[in-house]
Amino acid sequence: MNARDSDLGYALLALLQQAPRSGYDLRKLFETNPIGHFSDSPGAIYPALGRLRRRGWIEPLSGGAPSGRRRQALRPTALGRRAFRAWLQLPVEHKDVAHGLDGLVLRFAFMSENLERRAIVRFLDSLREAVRAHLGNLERFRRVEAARLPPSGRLAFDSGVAGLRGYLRWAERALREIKR
Amino acid sequence: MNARDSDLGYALLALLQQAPRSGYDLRKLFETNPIGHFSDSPGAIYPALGRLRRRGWIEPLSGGAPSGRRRQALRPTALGRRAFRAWLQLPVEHKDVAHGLDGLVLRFAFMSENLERRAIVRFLDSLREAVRAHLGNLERFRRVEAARLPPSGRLAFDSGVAGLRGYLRWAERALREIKR
DNA sequence: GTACACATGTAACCGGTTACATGATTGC
DNA sequence: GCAATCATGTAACCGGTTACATGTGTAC
Repeated sequence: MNARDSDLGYALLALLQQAPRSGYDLRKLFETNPIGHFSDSPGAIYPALGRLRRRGWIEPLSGGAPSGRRRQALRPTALGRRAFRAWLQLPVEHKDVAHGLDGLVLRFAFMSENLERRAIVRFLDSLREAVRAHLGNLERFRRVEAARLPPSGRLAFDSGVAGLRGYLRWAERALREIKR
Repeated sequence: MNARDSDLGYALLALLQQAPRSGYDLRKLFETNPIGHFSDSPGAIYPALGRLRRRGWIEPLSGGAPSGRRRQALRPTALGRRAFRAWLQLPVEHKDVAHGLDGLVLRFAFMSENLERRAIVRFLDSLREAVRAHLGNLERFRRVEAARLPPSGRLAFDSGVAGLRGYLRWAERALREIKR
């Protein structure tokens, strides 16, 4: 078994850490909230919960095999809480930035409940540096290649650059807000 | 077989439409360019090219089965060019916006070479409307739920909102530039 | 003649999507 | 008793990831 679970797995783990919930509760959360990053389909959520259980990261709130299909609230185990904190503290890597910052923002979303301020500041600092470095790459590339791109290709490229600049501003704002 | 291929498939098709290239050429393109949206691994590219060939969307430039593993340049067929244009002209749907605009931006990137100006303007208009609608959802949600979110959760949510606002500004800029 | 870059592929695995199945509870 | 909804799951499929396999051309 892989040491690391999917983003969906960690998102579920995080939500179970906020309060015990059933698989159905989790589905409804994804269904009603407009962020839409994760699917609310049972075919995604129940297999993910199965993985977490097999890893020993979550357990049913009240033990004993349930008969039939009754609702069963789940909560993280001590092992699960450790695994979750370890995930939050993973270093920021270049590929996390290159393929879209969604995974990093997801991790950040749960930090204030689970990490001390210093660790969050460290995270945002290294995120900022990684974004700056990638922006440098993109701008170098643009100087060399922009002339070769068709108009809409260039505009599409610029939307990526603008998005990254937006994340930079956001990280700075988040830093100010966290430090308060 | 599905009527629609993956984003990777259409990206390859688009690049072959610009000029005949081999699978290796395509890999190198993905390897050197910093956008990093697609993998340069042979395990992604060659199966995707196989799909395109089985669909009859691409063909080897010079017919005749190649002996061994010699380089083989590919080009789109008439059917492939039609499929590509159809993909470019797919309507903008809400889910394309909710799950991240990457797919839409990819389509836009190839429009100026393949669509007339009116169609591009129509695309950007409907993209703008879809983003506005989704922003409305997010802002409604935020008014109701923001108080319940932990500080970093609220900040993460705001990064999504800021990103969408950025896309709105970008679409407006792109419209001005396309109309010129 | 051998090392290395060129070039194309395949196999095992993994997780999400879609669609379907099925049992339990509630309201009437 | 019966419909609707609550609640949990499974099976087939699909495409990307990782790692490996293998043949070809060139430089030395």
